[in-house]
Amino acid sequence: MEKLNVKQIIELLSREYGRSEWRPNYDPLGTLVQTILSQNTSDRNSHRAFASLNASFPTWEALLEADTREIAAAIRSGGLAEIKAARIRQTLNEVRQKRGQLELDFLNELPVPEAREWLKQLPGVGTKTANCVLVFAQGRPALPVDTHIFRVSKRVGLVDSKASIEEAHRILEEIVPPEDAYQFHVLTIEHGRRTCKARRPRCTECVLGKLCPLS
DNA sequence: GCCCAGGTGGGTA
DNA sequence: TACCCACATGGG
Repeated sequence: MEKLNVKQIIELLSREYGRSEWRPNYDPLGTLVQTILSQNTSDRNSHRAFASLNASFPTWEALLEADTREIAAAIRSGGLAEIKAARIRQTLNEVRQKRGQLELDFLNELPVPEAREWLKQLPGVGTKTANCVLVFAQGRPALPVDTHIFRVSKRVGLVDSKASIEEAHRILEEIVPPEDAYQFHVLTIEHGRRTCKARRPRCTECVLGKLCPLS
């Protein structure tokens, strides 16, 4: 079967779902907290938890004065509250200890690989979460591979079907042009959500058409 | 009531 | 290194 390349996939998917341009939010620390809340959690629940967290703690300093139980209570609706409360608290604490203040704007001065490794030293921050911060807050060419991207990338043959999630990160960052990282991320997740469901054996009504290996 | 949303880290072989 | 599992809530 003929394989799709990255440009073709982006073209087909953006024709179907439309392009959403990246908008800078210049808030890497807020993005980091939001991304920790989104780990293994639906968007609806994680957004609700983030709003509740902001309502309970107007500043990161205020959050650091609270204990983990109070933070967990604020993010209860997001699921995995005890785990995430500890991760958020420890992460903010480490940022303040390492940087002397609660901000991550300095990451913009580092090359992507170094910025990513710095973030991954924080508790609860893996490759996916680190890349989310870099691409969403700063527009850097980092490619977070979530469960949808992992699945779709294997199905369309961009990465080997036996690849690990870490290998998928490495391979996709190699083959997705830096300027397309954001589009590829957003569109592939949308596609994964709509069509290539985890337990659906065939990809129905797939916009990749005859080139989709599952259609 | 069950399935689905959907990363990280710790443990084991 | 590779795999397995705990973690918890809310919507359909």
